[in-house]
Amino acid sequence: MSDPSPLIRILLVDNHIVMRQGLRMLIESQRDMKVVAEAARCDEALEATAQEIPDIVLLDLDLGVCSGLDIIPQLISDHKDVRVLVLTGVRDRELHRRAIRLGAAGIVMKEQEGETLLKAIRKVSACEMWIDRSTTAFIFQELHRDSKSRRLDTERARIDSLTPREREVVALIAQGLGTSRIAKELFISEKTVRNHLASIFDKLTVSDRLELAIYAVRHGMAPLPQ
Amino acid sequence: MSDPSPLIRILLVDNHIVMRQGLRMLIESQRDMKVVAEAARCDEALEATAQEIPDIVLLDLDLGVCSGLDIIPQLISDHKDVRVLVLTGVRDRELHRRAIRLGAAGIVMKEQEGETLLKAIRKVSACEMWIDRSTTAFIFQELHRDSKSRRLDTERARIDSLTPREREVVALIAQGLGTSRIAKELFISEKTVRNHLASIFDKLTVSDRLELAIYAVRHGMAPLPQ
DNA sequence: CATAAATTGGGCCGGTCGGCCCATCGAAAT
DNA sequence: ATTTCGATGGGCCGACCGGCCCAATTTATG
Repeated sequence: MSDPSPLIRILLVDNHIVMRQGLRMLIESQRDMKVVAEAARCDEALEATAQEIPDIVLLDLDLGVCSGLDIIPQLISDHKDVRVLVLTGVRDRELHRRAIRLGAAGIVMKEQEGETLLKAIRKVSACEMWIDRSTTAFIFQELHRDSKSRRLDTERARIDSLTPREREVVALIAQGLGTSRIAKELFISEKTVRNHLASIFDKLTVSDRLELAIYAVRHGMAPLPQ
Repeated sequence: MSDPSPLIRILLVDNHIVMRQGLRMLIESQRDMKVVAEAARCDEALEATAQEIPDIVLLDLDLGVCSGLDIIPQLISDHKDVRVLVLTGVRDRELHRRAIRLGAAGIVMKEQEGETLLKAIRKVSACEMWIDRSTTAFIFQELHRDSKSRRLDTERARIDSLTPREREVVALIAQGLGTSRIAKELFISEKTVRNHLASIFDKLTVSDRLELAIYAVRHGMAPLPQ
């Protein structure tokens, strides 16, 4: 009377009926999965998710009217245990990256064979990710680029104009330390710390230490807090 | 007279001499790589990087005194083309995740065989990432979880104790606004803003607005500055 | 209805901050 | 040898900040 492994409950979201039928055939041929609902549009998808609370939402990104991307945040924030597996025909890596950043648990290309999709579903339902190796690399590169290469020249010049000592002060400010703590940390007087700060404010055109801390994080001069 | 594929220039950073010797042997046995410098400590690493501008910094995280983590941001921000490959004996995934977020291009465990390290070096020098599959999944999960489930109960309770109005103030502080700006934004007097702040300081056990801003970012109460 | 909590604001005070001068010292560049 | 620049600090001042009182009003909440 007990289920050794309860069914993986799946919601299909795709605006092509034929596609949904094909997916349903494929999935229901497996003994550990079940399609609990189908949706063609975004609103239907949200409604069906709220009603059925599936384990996995198999989401097509191109739903004609709206993009599946748009509902990912709502899906995962409204239903903490629902995991979104993106199924798409579009090869656009930028799109994939955005899906992942929004909270998708995996990406499968439609051109891949059914067996791959089934594997992905099992992986994702086991709380793992399913992402193609090359896509993975791409996504990580993006994450870094944001904080590195692409930077406005004027800001770059400002940052470069800081002296080594000033950089140290910035780092400590970005950790939330006050003047006296910084003074002790650097073995100098509080006055000198504040002189350095004044110079930094001037060079970076910020008006106080709070703005400075934010500037520092924004420009990668300090590690992101946690 | 021309190099079809110029050597991959590598800086070794590890506080164990024996380890460095072993690595040097391994690397110099390859015809496409060269060790251009060695460093045992953080300052040496920064200095050597500035002098040699290697293609790859092979960085041990546990350098005894300081952590290799700390210099990753500086390495990659000071030298845009230098890529950091982390070599570590520590299996701590949280550590790996932080290394990646700080800008490392890959992670290799010391227990893995030399051949793996060589592969990783070539990958990374070709501007790709080298990250173990399971670590990849873990990192992505972390990126998502940050804004969702896991949070320390005590901190959670503190944050929950904030009133809606107080949250608004926190959000504006996290954007670097000063008292007067916030007052205008919320259509209240400066005094009231400071009263709210006093209450917030008390509830979150921070001592000033700078600490508050950092706390807010760290706990996902405000969008990361960017 | 009574009570509590949230929001708003005032006053006061000591401490800190930021802006603006200045001086000294050493190292590096010219 | 002189100059420049970084790092170190001092003094001064007005403004702002944070801690500590208090109170009026509105809004739940029981």
